[in-house]
Amino acid sequence: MPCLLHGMATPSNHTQTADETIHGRGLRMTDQRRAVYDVIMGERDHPTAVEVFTRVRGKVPTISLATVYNCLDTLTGCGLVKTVAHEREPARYCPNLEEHAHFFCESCGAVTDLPLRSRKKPEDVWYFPGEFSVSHHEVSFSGTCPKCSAKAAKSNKR
Amino acid sequence: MPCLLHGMATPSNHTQTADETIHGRGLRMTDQRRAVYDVIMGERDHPTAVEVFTRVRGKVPTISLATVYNCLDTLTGCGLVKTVAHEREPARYCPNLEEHAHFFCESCGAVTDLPLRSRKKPEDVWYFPGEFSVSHHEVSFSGTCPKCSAKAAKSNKR
DNA sequence: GTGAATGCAAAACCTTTGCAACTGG
DNA sequence: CCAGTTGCAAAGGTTTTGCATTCAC
Repeated sequence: MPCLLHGMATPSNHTQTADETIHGRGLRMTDQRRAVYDVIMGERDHPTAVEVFTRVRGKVPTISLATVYNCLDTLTGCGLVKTVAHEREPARYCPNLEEHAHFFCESCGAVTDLPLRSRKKPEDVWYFPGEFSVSHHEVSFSGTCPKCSAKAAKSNKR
Repeated sequence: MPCLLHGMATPSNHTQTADETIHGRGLRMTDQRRAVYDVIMGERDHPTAVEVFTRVRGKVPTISLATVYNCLDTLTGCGLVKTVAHEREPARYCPNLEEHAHFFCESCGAVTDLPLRSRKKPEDVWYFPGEFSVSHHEVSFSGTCPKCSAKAAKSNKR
């Protein structure tokens, strides 16, 4: 079964399979690449390379960590997956190709996607002193997620 | 000459010297800490730890890289300096304590501070699905800076 | 068949740590 | 004086690289 793309890298490929995207770049679809892609599309919890490695080993026990890094590079290069950097932590990988920010819970470590509110643009919030041409932006928040906030409120009551 | 604080960590300390801030935490002001702080306050070009190390060696030739990391930790812990993380690059250090975002030029590597426009809030741009309590946020843009845009425009004309 | 991709090991890189020697208040 | 800080060297964790082998097309 081919892997369908969720989200959109570009308007034209929203029904393209990952196989087609890879082939479109003159690259090959290997078991390892498919397995890495499936893991990231599966839990969608922003795993690190090592976490992807651990999960992928279930399906492809011979895969090496170097190959996982290779596959992640290829998939991000093709626009199938996005890299998420936060502080000095290891890189995480995200299958959500829509415009979004990330929330990092300082208590449980969970990473949550925050979609863009309609008609809002990050560029409007900041003052650009000159002719900057913006190609990317990355926005991250940290604090306490709803689950951990609720937990804290409960234990404070007692 | 004591180092005056620029920007504000908290409203109350805007005329406090770095010495006073350090002493206020029960810590000592050493030659190394002062030199590291002066380097960061000097060029304000968001140097990495290794760049700070190289510059500081001019004043304190015996300083070690581990001590530079130590000093940077202490200074950020005291709120005198902020850490700037971008992708998988080494951490950079910033003496601007005002609320701001960063622009990373993909052509020349320069890092520019982008101040907040008045009456705008980053939290308004994103949709938070639940009761998130935000303690920090970090916003970074990348693309081409004015200097490099101008250079590119000039060479395109010919 | 052939160039691309894998797997392994080793290296590179940034950062932290352990500990004896030193020093600021 | 003496806890806090330094300097050195060694280790830690993440990511990359080189190269022989394997595999997708």
